[in-house]
Amino acid sequence: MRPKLEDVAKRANVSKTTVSRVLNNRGYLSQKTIDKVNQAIEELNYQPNVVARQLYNKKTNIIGLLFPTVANPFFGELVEALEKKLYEDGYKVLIGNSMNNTKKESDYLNQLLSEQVDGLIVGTHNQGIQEYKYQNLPIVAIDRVMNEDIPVIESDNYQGGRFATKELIEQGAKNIIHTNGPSELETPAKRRRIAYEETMKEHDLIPNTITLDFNIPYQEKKKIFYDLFETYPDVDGIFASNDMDAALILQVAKEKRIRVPEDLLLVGYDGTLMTRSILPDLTTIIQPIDEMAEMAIDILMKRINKKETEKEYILPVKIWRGKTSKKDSYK
Amino acid sequence: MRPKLEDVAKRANVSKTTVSRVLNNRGYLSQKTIDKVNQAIEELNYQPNVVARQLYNKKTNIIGLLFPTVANPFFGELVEALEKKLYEDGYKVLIGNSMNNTKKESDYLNQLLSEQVDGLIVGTHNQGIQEYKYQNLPIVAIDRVMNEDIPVIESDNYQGGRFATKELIEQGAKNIIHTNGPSELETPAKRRRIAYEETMKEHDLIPNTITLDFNIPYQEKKKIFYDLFETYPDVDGIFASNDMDAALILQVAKEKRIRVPEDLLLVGYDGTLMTRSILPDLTTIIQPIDEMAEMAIDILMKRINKKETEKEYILPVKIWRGKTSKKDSYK
DNA sequence: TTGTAAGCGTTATCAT
DNA sequence: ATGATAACGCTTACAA
Repeated sequence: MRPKLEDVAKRANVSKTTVSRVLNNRGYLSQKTIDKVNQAIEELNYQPNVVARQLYNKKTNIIGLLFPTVANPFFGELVEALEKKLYEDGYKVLIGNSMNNTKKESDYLNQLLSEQVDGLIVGTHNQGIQEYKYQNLPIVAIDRVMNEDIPVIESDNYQGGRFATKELIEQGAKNIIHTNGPSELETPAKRRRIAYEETMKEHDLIPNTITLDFNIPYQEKKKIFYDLFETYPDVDGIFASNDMDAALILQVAKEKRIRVPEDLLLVGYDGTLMTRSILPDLTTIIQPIDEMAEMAIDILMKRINKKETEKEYILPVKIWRGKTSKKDSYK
Repeated sequence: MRPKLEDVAKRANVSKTTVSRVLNNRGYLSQKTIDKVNQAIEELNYQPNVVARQLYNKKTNIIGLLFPTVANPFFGELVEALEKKLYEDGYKVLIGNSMNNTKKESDYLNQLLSEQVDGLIVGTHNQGIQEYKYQNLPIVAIDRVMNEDIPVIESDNYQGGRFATKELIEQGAKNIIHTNGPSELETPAKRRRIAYEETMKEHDLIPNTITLDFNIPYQEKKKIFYDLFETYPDVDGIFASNDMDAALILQVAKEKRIRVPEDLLLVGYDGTLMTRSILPDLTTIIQPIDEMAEMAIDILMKRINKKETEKEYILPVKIWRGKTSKKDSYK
């Protein structure tokens, strides 16, 4: 049996109150008592029961993170950054991955996470759960519009879309295709599409956005890109919605003997450390993951402390110029 | 204020006990009471307080996961798999990333995770924490020898090392270098090195293992690989300790105009879905991430239920043959 | 400076 | 079939 406060108290010949005081450095205590108690704690190898404290304090010091999957490097790096900063603030992290699974998402939101965490950071994609019964739980969203009351942290998707499209146009592409997520979804990432389409029109080019569902299996997606080159043989530029897709396109192009960047210019999106180090040649838009994490926590803390917050926080993106967007890179 | 059991009881004109019974489907209840209580629950939008339950039951239904970083795809995919299966078993997941930070690791182990979780799955690399005060907490380790009492789940590192080395030798490499982690560390991954060295000797080749610390920053590591090619200009094969390193070597080779696979054969390690889809040409050893996750949870549950377990569970690996190990792939 | 007792929100035992 | 009460392990008013 694990020792409890009472065991320590008995051993040190004091009351539970006194032990609690020593533990929490509260009130007046004689040095003698402090030593006595500490010794008993030592001897019994006592550790306070966190759950009992949580119950009394009505605070768990846990933040819930709800994201599609940490297996994707963007979310992996984001979660990593969030966990790191939260740890520094004295919080632990309870994590749920809800990819492919609407039931799981609502499960986490409504049942599991609520009332077990002091706050929630959400970045899931699924539809159909607009009306969370989130009660009084402080929530912030990352790159996801959930609700009027929930602040959104996002990178500048519009700017990112412009950067990407302009890069392709400036390097000489004309028949540029853009892949994007399902258009019904209420997500800031849709602004990339708007930026793309506006930029195309400004240059008298015809936008062509292709909608791809998340969660399409690898092989199926590969087939889609194969077909894409059949359907649009003239395509000479692609602005992919993320780096994984871009990598796949790169692969398909290779297999089809389409040369990049000579015949096809390519720009990805996300720019994680991971893809930048594995695929440094891929031009991509870098989302400021660390800053987004920091901001999300900042705003969440404000919410927890009942302070005022804005509805939306937009952080600047950067472009990473690799070789997939430079026609003259091998000249 | 959030409603509690008592509020529901009052509203339904019953006792707390009865409400609790309805909630947990226990004992005899008249349908009338059940309906009455459920209605009150509905009306108040009541949700049980998880922490109070945890205190009473002495069970949190949370499993702690302690890994270096989910930003690395291997751990990202592993954590993803663990979370998925644990969720199916009714557990949530508390996660700690301890990369670069021994203090954080021991913090998580000793303070945060103990008594707040029902069990722990550990896969951290740091040294110096052999003597965890893990009390009675059920623990299993993944790819890490922690202690006599703690079962280890691992993939067949020896076999993996043999696969990789043999592949390089069979394809004609003679001066093969192997990179590995710090040799002081007590980790099953060291068996890759042993397998490599034994296999080399069996073929009358001279093994050359280069030790690399984890946590070396990207640029520095790149420099190390640059220097490696200067120091060993004759190298014609590399067995890298992981795919990230392999990708970096690929990059350095490209910059130095060393052709892969013509001048240099390369085999990585880990074979995550991520790297296999981004870099399908890289030959690598696939660790069975899903099976490892499943086994780890299996064994952990046995520990939680005080059942007997073995000390070590070794799962088979596979080789993924890309183009970086095939001299004739472009013939 | 230290101790007593009530309370955090549940569940289970033992009555009735 | 339902209810009163103690218990889970801790913290803090309030008392001494």
